[in-house]
Amino acid sequence: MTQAGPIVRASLHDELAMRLRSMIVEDRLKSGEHINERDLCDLFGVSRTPLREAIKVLAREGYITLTPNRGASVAVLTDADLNDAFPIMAALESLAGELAARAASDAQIAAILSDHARMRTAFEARDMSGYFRLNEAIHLGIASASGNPTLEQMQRSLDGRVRRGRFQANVSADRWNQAMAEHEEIAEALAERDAPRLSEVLRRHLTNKLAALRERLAKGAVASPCP
Amino acid sequence: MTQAGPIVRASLHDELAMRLRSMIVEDRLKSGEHINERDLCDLFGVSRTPLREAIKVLAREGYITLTPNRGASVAVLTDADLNDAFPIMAALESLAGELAARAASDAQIAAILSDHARMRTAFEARDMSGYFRLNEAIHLGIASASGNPTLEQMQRSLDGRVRRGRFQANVSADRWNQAMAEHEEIAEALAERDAPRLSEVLRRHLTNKLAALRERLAKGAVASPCP
DNA sequence: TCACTAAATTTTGAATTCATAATGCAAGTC
DNA sequence: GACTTGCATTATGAATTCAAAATTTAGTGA
Repeated sequence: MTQAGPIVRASLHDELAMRLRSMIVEDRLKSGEHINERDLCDLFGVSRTPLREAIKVLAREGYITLTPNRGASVAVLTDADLNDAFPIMAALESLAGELAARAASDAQIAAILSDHARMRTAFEARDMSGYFRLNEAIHLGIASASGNPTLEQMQRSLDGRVRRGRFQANVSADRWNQAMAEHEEIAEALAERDAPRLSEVLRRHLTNKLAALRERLAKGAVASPCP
Repeated sequence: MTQAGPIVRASLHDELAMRLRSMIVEDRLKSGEHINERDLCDLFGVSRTPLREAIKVLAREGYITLTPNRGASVAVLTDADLNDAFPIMAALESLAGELAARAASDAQIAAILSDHARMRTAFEARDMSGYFRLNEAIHLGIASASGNPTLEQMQRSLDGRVRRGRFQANVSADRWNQAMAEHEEIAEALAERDAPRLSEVLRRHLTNKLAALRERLAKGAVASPCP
């Protein structure tokens, strides 16, 4: 949870960027909302200089939109943005899976499989928030196990931009079942270090996730992720 | 060519970021070189505030490394960075090709094919700098024709980070021939809007490019791209 | 001559100040 | 009553100032 208070860190702009990022992802700063610099400065107890540096960084990351002489506002995530992001995420995760199947340490694989087992338990208990948490851990774990920090960072960055207001996502039972089945395949392929299969199933998983999300968006739901 | 002088633009930090990016890519700011803020301010005739904002952005993009209380330096491109970047670029370009084959307008395809024809002429004339310029235009054209601005932006960003000191790259005649042959395939697949094939050949093209670059780096060459 | 210490200088990090563009409001006009 | 027009207020963009950290330099002694 993001909390306002005095900041202790090497560089203020870095800490501020992190906090603003969290506030946007957690929807504490609403989509489209105008960002008043002075207010945020008061909130964090810093001057405008490091805050503005952080804002520039977040603008570059796509979280914030800058309008000359009118300042900053939280970037609005359009359907087009989502449609653009998902094929990229599918490509990146597919690549991460291929690399991870070859490069991951046994310990990394064990950790991911352990998360997978716990996620299955959460699934069986219909514990959606637990499921989401472990789901994210698995995907990030694969990214990390790819041994490619640039890839991991890009994946994280895209993921952060897309996942806003994730908390109470409603998902169809069908899609949830399908997602869990896909994750079983993912775990299998990873356990066997089957690179082509892991790559393929991750791409399919992400593609199906997008399809499910598209369907929900068409029904007028707020943007929030699917399993 | 980058030139220091009075700046005309909406926001200084944006213009400064662009100029610094160019200076790094063109190797006017050398890899690893420490960045003295005051010197650059004098060069551009601006104060440190917008310059520092630009530096933060470029740090986020990977062009610059920040060290707390020691300021900024041009990021050093390691072999590991290159090895990390290329599979990602291959995945992204492959995706861009797949999307472009379906989404590109006829005019966009015609423009790319025209660049391709001119590139073949440059190849036959052994005009390497002309070849490079058109090669880049083709790859960026495909990215743009994908109709996915996020993808295009990510591709550009990675590309910019990797391509430093590109000017006089020495390439083996064999590799150059191979690259040109691959580009013929690319042009064919694009002309036929054959998405799977374009996707495949672009991935192969990028992979071969990395292999050629690896070989040259192993021989102790400075980092510079291959066709 | 070299190693070490301490002052002076430089440089970075952040706050403050200043200038300018945008917004809101009220008076005036049609 | 709705629409301008000009002024006051507010917010942003950028320069300047101040403080702290790092680097350099000068000096001291072995």
